[in-house]
Amino acid sequence: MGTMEERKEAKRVAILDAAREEFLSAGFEAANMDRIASLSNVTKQTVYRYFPSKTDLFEATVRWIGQMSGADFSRHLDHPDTNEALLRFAEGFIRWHLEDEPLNILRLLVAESGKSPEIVTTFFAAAPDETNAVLTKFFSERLGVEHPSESIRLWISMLLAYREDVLLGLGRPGDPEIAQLAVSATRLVLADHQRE
Amino acid sequence: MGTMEERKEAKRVAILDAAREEFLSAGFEAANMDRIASLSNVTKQTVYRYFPSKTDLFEATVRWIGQMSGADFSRHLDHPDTNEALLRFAEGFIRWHLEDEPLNILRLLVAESGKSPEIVTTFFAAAPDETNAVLTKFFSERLGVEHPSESIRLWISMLLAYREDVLLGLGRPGDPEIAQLAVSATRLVLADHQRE
DNA sequence: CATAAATCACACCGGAAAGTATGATCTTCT
DNA sequence: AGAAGATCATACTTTCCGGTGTGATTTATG
Repeated sequence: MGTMEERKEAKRVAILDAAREEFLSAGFEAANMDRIASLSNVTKQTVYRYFPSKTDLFEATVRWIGQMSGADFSRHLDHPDTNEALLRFAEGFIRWHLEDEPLNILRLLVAESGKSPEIVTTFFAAAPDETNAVLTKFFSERLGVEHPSESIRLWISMLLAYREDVLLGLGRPGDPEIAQLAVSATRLVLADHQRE
Repeated sequence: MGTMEERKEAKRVAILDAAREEFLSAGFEAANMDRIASLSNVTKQTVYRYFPSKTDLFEATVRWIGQMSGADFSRHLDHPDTNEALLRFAEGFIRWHLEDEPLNILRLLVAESGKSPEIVTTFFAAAPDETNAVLTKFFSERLGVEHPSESIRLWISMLLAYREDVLLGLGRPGDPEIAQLAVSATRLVLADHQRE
């Protein structure tokens, strides 16, 4: 059955998982402690033994989500052909950012950042962002860009062109649109760099 | 003092304005009907005489916000010099989208689109978007782009590069960053068009 | 087995806020 | 002036939900 400490940790994780589910789908206000309890197969009492208040649970959950939400499309950059590497990264990046999980996280952060700005920093402090470092390295070493941060920023912005539409439920791009966007955005950035 | 119909309309507007204030700053869930009533100098009873429920009031308010939220930086496109026209439009566009009002509207729409997707369409149905038409015209007539929608999409995406940071409270760009962004984004799009 | 801690099941408290009821007061139209 | 309707002031009802209390039951450990 496992030792006591293991069981306690498992219960803690169960609660955090249920809370993640609830908070992501309902937002902080509308999230329901009774539902979180029943989702995690635990009594409300027990929830409150682990987390003293809804706010505390929320804060811990955001940190938890931050730790879980790793995605590495960085591996695509290992491709020997530079252009192909960028293209594959671009497509992976676009697709991942249009999935439900990251969209719901963004929705939650946007909704709550107004009243409690610190949760955003809480989240990003827990979320390991090596993507930026990898990108910077690629742009400066394999492309020879001196100050790559601007190019990267513009590129990334273009790659997220469809995200707001999806976030607002106005429609999803299909595979062709995604591929096309990856190509166009990458072309613009590369052309700009090779210009002078 | 005005006729009856005028007074009723004025009261309706007062309520909608108060509701706009409240919903934009608190979100739907946390918005308080008593506060809306007192903000509009009207009794809760009267609020309910005009709008049968909180949900109804919310829906009407979103439509109302949609009608009010016009911004025309399109005039910048009248400048005789093509490049200058694009640059001025770009800066105006960036600045406007970083103001509180549009950011709060976006926050509200993002937060509620999850549970009630129809409010997004409600909003955009009421919001007159001539900007896109003007841009399309400019890109095809003065720049000679055949299928301008893709160029426009990429350009706009780049111009909104800082918006998410501001929306999440992670920091605002200063004047130099904004000017720089306008220049870079415009340069990339123009270069891509003149390429072939 | 015995003890102590954790958990359960379930009822309960208190506050906040949506929505309603009532009777008084004001405004408009005839 | 007087009737009709709108608005006010205020109190009330109801429901939901965060958080707590109690006593029974399980589980780890000496």
